[in-house]
Amino acid sequence: MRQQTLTQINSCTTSAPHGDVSCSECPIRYRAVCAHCEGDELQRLEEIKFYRSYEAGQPIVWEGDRMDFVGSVVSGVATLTQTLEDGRTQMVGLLLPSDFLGRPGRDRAAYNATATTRVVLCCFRRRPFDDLMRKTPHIAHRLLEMTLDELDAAREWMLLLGRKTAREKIASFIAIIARREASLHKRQPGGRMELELPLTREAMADYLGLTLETVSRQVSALKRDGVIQLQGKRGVILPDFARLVDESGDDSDGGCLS
Amino acid sequence: MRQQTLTQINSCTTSAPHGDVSCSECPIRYRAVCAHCEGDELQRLEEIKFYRSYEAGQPIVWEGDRMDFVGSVVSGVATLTQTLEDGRTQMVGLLLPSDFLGRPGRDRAAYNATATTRVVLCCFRRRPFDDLMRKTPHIAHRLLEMTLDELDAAREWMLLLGRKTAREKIASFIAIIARREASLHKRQPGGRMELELPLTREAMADYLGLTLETVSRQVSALKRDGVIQLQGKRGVILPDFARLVDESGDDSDGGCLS
DNA sequence: CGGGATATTTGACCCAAGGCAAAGCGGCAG
DNA sequence: CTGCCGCTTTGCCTTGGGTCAAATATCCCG
Repeated sequence: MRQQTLTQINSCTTSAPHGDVSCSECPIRYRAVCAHCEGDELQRLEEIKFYRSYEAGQPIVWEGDRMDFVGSVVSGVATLTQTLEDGRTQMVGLLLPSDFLGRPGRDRAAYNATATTRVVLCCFRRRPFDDLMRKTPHIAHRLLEMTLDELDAAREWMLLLGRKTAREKIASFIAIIARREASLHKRQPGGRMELELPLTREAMADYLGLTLETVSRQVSALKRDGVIQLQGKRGVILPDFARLVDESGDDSDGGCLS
Repeated sequence: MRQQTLTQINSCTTSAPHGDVSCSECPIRYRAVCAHCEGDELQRLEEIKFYRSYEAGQPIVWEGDRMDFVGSVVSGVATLTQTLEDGRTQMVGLLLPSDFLGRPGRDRAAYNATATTRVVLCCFRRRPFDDLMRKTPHIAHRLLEMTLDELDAAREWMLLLGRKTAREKIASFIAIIARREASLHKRQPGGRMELELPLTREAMADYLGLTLETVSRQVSALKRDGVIQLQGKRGVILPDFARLVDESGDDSDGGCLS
């Protein structure tokens, strides 16, 4: 590897332009912000892209930090959190592969972003990306779609935070993860399923507006009642997905990811 | 008024194209989805716009209804709410003048929208608007900006719902209303202020994820402690805005509206 | 395989917010 | 002026979830 292709910055690994993976091979090619781009447009993006990776548990940016790039999660899971000055923490975003990090036109991070598993980001320097976006309606259009979807998800999340019981919150969270698992394998959720929780109990608590003790108690309660089975700390088996959805408080299916 | 210029539909009043107000006179001209449009673009929007108005308390659309238009709030206040099938209700959007209602490309309402005061909407039929948006980057761009702002607001709201105490929620809500009042008059919030709450206690409860009794109790507590004074049911006097912000749990200023 | 750090579970107790019920308080129609 | 209706306040009691503390699991690494 040449001298400049790899640099340690802020305990993350950065690869140079034209590094690693061609866009045409990219696992998030048709779901990320680049989804609608073809030919020339894609070429332009490819020219300015670079990869960064972060180890599990590492911060990506802190609220208020200057942020000179935006990017897409290629693999892994990252979280966005906000805190009150006395330390109370609320997760406000869960970034999965293809999700977008950073806001075009804003040069400071509004939230803490943390890698909860090993994360690979496909990054673009902010200025070139902003310019490109202004000239490329396909990018702006895809970003609008994605932002509207995120807003819908945020509103579903607000209903959970404001009105669901602890048990319903846990059931809803597991159902969300199960739906994603299914959509990743291009299947409908249902029947028996197995999955891995991508978050610690504490992170789940921050997601759900609970304490980690309450999360643990309600997970145990769902296990005791036969709604879920556990395999180690993170593994969950659902004997019957529909049973879990019944516990989530949502009507029918709780809004599919379309 | 000619025969077709006024129709009663679903207990709302609809005016024909070219009705009422010219865009150049419009109070939300530079804040709404049309903000970046000039000349030709504005002309196109003007050609397809029409106004609808709703009385206080009236529904605008119900979740799941077909929605053949999108539009901007010209005056008044509307809310978006979601409900669990047992009736628990959470507000997920508070639409103020210049805010946008409806999602381009989606023909069914995802939420209940209700007018909480008399509301005037500047509407566009969905299809022509979608077409126009595809051809007019200025509209798509403005809508992206607005959606990103809404997402930020939703995330602030999630922090409130998940982690703030009832007292902090009430203080935060009043602070939000106070900041808006100030920004409407192009002033900085601070010192002594007077304002009107645009919501009933029940709607405040739905906004904050509380019961109406708890809202009432905490409003009374803030009054007892001298943080606020009341004038009738809706009127509030803040002897010192900073004192209210102290009670809201936010650090410094809780994110200004930029 | 053993040791130690970290994550998780569980128990005992408490309190903030919810539920229920009964008064107040306006505002408006007659 | 009066009576009614809808909104709001307040009291009393209950309870879901938080807090504090201790006991397990689990995992990683040598």
